[in-house]
Amino acid sequence: MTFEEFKKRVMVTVEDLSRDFYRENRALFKVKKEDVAVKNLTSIVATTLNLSFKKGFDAMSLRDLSRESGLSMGALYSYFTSKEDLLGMIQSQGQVAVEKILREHIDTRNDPASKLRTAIRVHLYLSELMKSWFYFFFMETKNLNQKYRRKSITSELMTERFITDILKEGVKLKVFAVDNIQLTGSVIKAMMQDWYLKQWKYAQRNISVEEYAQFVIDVIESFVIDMTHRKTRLSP
Amino acid sequence: MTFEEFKKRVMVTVEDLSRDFYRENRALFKVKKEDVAVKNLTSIVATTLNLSFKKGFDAMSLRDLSRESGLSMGALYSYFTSKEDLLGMIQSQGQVAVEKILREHIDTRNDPASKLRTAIRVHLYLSELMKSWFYFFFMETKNLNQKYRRKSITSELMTERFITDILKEGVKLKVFAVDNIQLTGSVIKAMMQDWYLKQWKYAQRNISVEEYAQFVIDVIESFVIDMTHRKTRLSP
DNA sequence: GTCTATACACAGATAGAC
DNA sequence: GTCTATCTGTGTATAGAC
Repeated sequence: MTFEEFKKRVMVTVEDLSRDFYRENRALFKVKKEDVAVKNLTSIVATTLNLSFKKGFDAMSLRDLSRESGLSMGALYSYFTSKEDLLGMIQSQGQVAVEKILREHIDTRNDPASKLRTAIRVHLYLSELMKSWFYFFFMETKNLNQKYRRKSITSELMTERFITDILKEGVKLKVFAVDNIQLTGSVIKAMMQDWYLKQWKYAQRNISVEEYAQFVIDVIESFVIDMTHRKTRLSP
Repeated sequence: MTFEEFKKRVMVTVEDLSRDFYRENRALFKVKKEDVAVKNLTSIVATTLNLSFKKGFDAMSLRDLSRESGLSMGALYSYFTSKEDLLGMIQSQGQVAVEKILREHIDTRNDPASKLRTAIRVHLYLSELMKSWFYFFFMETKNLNQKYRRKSITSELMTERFITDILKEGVKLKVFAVDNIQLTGSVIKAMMQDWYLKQWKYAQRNISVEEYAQFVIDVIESFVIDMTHRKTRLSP
């Protein structure tokens, strides 16, 4: 699957996510007209992601947000109850979407090697589509209150789990030879994360997400594919 | 080389670095008595690294810093001229030290494969010794003024360079088979970075830095070692 | 060299008119 | 639902006594 195909299939603009979030949390919002609420919420979230990327969430004042989102200070507070609440909302909104999309794209039909390739590819494609969200999750949700920090850690481990489950299956079927599944999962995660943490580097070098995905897959396959077994199966 | 050996050899406490920095930048400081200055500077830097790790540099107020470092607000300003200046000083102080130590540990005598192993190991050991500094560089120097941001990017690329130079040599000598040296360098960097960005994870899982280093080396060697060539050399 | 006290700006948050 | 005006706390930074 190419990135363009993936992009057409999933469609995750900030507006899409905001609409979903609004519908599932109507009770939380003072503003009751859906079209108004979604429009403003979209602007708030998009602007926050944007400013947080440029200077960090802490350094973004609500006056900055007011100016750039086009809403007054007073109006902002119709959509959240505190600045920290805004952060929590974005993290929640984003991670729900990410988890949903990842689950939808789990490869269930194929062999472990294909599954692993798909998993790496989908994770990377999604992180490309939702760059600003992923960056936000990583940079801003560390220093939060316990509840939100938990969520963030859970999410990190869940992603790792997607990968290690495939590795386990592959080892069982003897197509992978991996001693330390957990560490293997960790470094795969690390490589995938680099894609959005070092956006500037890859952009500057004109490396596409497809190219990067293929490269990560090559590195990992050279490490996990059970060559011994291959030879064994081919020789007799 | 084990981590313990490395640790004994390099000795980089905050005090060591602060003393070096003070001696090389005497002119910048109002406080002229070395022992007083170094003592206080050490406390300021250590506390800043500490609080930045816990809640972020932005979220750390100078009142926090004053309380925890044991110096009054007024006294703090004998050691820097603004909060941003403090950040810049720590970044500068740290990166000078890192670069110096890395250069001292470049392996010049051996073959590329050994050099690569040494490079990975030394980088990881150093990042373990200077965890809070490395974390600080990554998290806090993104949103700075151009001058400091430049420095930070230069440093990232320099580290990558250490690695890719070795890879290049290995390819030339036909001990490595690597198509894309730059990307290989990137993912090695990514794996090394994960060690200090996800400290909580590795600590929780009781993984030592030696174990982690060996693992990264294994992953990379399985990818870069030229098996074809090995066979060719062994067969005739 | 270090302290306490204070200046001043700006942050987050809210009240109340429209 | 949204705006402007305003409250109150806290932030960085400095002045001046010791």
